[in-house]
Amino acid sequence: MGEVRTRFAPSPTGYMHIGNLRTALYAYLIAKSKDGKFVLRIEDTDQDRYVDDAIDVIYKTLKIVGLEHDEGPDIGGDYGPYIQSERKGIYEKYAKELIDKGEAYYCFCSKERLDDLREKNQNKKTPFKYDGHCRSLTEAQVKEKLEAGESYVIRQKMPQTGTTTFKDEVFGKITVENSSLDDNILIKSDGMPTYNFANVIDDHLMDITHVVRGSEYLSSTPKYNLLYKAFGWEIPTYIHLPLILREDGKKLSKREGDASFEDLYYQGYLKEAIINYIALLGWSPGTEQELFTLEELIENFSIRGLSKSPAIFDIEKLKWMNGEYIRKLSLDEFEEVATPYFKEAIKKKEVDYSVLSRLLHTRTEVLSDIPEQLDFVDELPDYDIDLYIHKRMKTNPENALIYLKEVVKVLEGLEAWNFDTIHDSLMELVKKLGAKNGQVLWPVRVALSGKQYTPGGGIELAELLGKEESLKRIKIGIKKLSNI
RNA sequence: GACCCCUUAGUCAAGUGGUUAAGAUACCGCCCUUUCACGGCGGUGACAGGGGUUCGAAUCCCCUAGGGGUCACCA
Repeated sequence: MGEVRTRFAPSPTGYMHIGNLRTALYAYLIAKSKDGKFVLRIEDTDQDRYVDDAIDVIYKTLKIVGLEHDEGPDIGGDYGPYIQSERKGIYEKYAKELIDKGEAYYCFCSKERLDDLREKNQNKKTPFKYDGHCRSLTEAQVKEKLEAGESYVIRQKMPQTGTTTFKDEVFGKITVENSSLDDNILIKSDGMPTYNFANVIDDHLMDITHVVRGSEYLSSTPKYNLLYKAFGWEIPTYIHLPLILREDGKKLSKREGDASFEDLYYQGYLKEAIINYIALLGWSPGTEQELFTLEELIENFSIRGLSKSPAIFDIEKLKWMNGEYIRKLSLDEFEEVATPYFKEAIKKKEVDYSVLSRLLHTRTEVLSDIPEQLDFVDELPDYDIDLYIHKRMKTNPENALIYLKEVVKVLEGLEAWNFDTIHDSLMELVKKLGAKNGQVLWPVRVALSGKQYTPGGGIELAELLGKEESLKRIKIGIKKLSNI
């Protein structure tokens, strides 16, 4: 067998949902795992749905995640053009060839007649199927209508008996009755091909060896197979992917507000985590490894690991995986990706971002939950003194008051203000008072943050807030506790 | 509705006739510990149901149920 060639063929709708991205990923992996080529083709034959900039979204997304194509509209290649609207003439030629072979025919039925037909079918509760009205037009009749300038489409002529069988690498052999197949439109009245036609022509012309797409195309694949056969072309290897469903078991959709790659990315999910997670939705390496770089995915990918049943997109697991990727970052790398969120969270105060990074590194699953964790920094929130009660720490408002007063004395005397000096002085105090660590440090933490949970404890927060602010907050705590 | 496909814990999943039915996540507990998180250890939890075939079935066959996909001059 020659070189493996796969393609990702999105239609430019301005939105790359997770299912699309995963299809691109698998197509890429299948090609790359066999040293093949990955082609990008834009399927823009629906002029009504054309969206400006949509193609850029596709380029951008593929670039961000590192699925670089070997051929495509932006970089060219030997099989161009790679935009279907620029290939219009090609489809026409092949459609005519099919007509000559008796595998397709002109249809002059008006939209009105078709709508009428559809309505009748609906009343009878039978599925719509073209009635073959124009199938038996004689050559002379066709010629006459053509010359009269009547608008037409070209339809595929389906066999009316027998069955069609095709083999899919994931789903196995699938057989359908030919009589259930509709005479699909190949060329629309505006001269553009439908997807049904264009994908077959282009996949063949571009030497695509493995057709990778979502399983929603499984039921129309017999028609494509018939097309290949009509042309006498070699049938590609079909690889239909199980769908990705959302939590309620429905298909992911933009209209329902389901997350796209972009949404996730801008919410603070790392691209590596997104790719890694979706790679595992519908595919298993067969080992216990779960964390994969793109390189490792290429090395480990095999069609055999693809599953047939749809997978539900579980944001919780993505979160966990994102946390794993964040923890794998160095402190510097973490600071770099987290800085925009630090800026968002802290406006008034000057704080050391490297200290923030140290505190938040293991406490961040998704970057966007950073601000909430830091909401006490700019301003001490108002809090209830019940926060000073902690059973396990053996603290209560009474002893907290005593300890905080001691803490103030110690901290006021500190010259250098850093983690070590604060730590050592407070620990010394703990020892002197004969208290437990928590008895002193819990009240400090509460006084500094006014919160039940914080990234880091009393010492870390004191370091973060600085001497002046820390003492100010502890004194506020003392005041609160004195008022009871 | 018709046709096609799918069905192992809440979720992702391993499993290809003989396993105590992996692992991950989520959840719960314990340890570590100045809260939380991280880390470590442990636990609850699954072969949709019913018939076959077989010495033996999560694995093969049939039926039922549930879910999904498709039925456009959209892709």
